[in-house]
Amino acid sequence: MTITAVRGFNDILPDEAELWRWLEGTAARVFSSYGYSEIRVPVVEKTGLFQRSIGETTDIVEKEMYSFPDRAGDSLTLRPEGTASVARAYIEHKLYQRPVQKLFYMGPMFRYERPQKGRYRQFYQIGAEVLGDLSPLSDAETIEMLMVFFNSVGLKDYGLEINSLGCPECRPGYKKTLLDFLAALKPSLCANCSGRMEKNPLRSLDCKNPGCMEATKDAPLLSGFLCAQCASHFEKVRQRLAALGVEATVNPRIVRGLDYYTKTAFEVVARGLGSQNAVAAGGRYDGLVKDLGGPETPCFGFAIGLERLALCVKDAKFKHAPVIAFIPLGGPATEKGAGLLRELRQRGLKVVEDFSEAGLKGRMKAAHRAGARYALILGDDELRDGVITLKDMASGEQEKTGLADIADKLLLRV
RNA sequence: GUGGGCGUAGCUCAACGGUUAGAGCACUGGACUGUGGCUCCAGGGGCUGGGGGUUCAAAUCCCCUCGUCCACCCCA
Repeated sequence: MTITAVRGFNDILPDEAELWRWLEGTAARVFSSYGYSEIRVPVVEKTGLFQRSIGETTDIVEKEMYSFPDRAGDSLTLRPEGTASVARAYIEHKLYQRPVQKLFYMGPMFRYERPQKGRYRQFYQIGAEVLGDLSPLSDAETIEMLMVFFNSVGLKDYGLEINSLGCPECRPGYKKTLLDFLAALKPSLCANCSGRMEKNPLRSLDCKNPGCMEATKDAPLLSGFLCAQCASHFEKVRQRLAALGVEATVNPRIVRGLDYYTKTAFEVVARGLGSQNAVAAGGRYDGLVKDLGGPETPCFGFAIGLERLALCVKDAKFKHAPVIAFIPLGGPATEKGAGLLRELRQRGLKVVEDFSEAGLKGRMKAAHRAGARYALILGDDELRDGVITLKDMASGEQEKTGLADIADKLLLRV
């Protein structure tokens, strides 16, 4: 039996990898324009980091982490998300002594879940975090940046939903009220919800079990319990988003699966993804850095699911770089053409030469099969006249150009 | 982790339990040695995901397993 890849771990083949690279490059460019810098953090962390940040009783920590003892006996974990590592690095390198940090990262994350379309055990995220800014304008700007990114990669058919999860001031009171409300209905809740009622009653609000949906229809919502500060923060985020032209729907039932979120929480849901339809999500996490041993630091961030985004934007705005087939005929042309070939490549053009001894017909055929958009023919006639023939493979039109001008000419076209 | 659908050539799919498992596309070569695509001809490719069972006979029926997809769950 031949060896295959591990379940839930996929190869990204060249065609798709090129799209991914473009998505990542576009994200880096857009985020940079908002003042973000890249941070690269390790793929493995001490298990305790995730237990403390994501929350001991979350599904991720309870049953989805790839944890293992290393040779010294320490428990390590393949990161299931990026925020914890960024926060850890922020504290470890005392980045809080610098001005507000706006950081982005991209890379693989690992969760032991049942694979499904848009959900894999190794999956890729592009994330951004603002550390040290408490302003609601920061929330709005970060969300707007995400929308700008989505627009620039041509994402269509998606919706932005936001909510406020409150803070340690107001959430406990709400939690108690909700708990009392749910306790009376416990028999009609699904096993899952009644089981985690004590630990995390909020989760019942976005349970899709029909019984739970019916039971929680008239449940009290957090929005009515927000403290003055949270309410005003949420209001300002919404106003700013509106001013920035970002359409957001308030969904009072959004609940995040990670414990560290406070105040603003949001999700971007795309159509055409089936049930794994969140293409990005994030929110504010004002308590995390302190919980991890750093100074009190208000933060906001989000993560984008790269495979899901790639599924949605397939063939949207991305164009493969055109391939130019360089076809020198005969020894002298091959030798004389080498310098030109290098120059074209140095100027960023994607140029290939096949090294067969075939005649022009065969070489043209090879160029076509290689998907070339242009063919550059350098034969005896061209050599004699000091020109080169440029052929557009799609239209069939061709022209002769001086050797010195060909690079500029091609660059204008691609 | 639970329930269900589907696994046949590189891809998309055919084949009533019954000859040697086929087609289109793709690939390789030729018709065609200064011009590719179209057309025509030829060719390579398959332990029918893997293992076991039922049967005179299994791609087809049954069981197990692996993979994938859908829903639950979870989430990016």
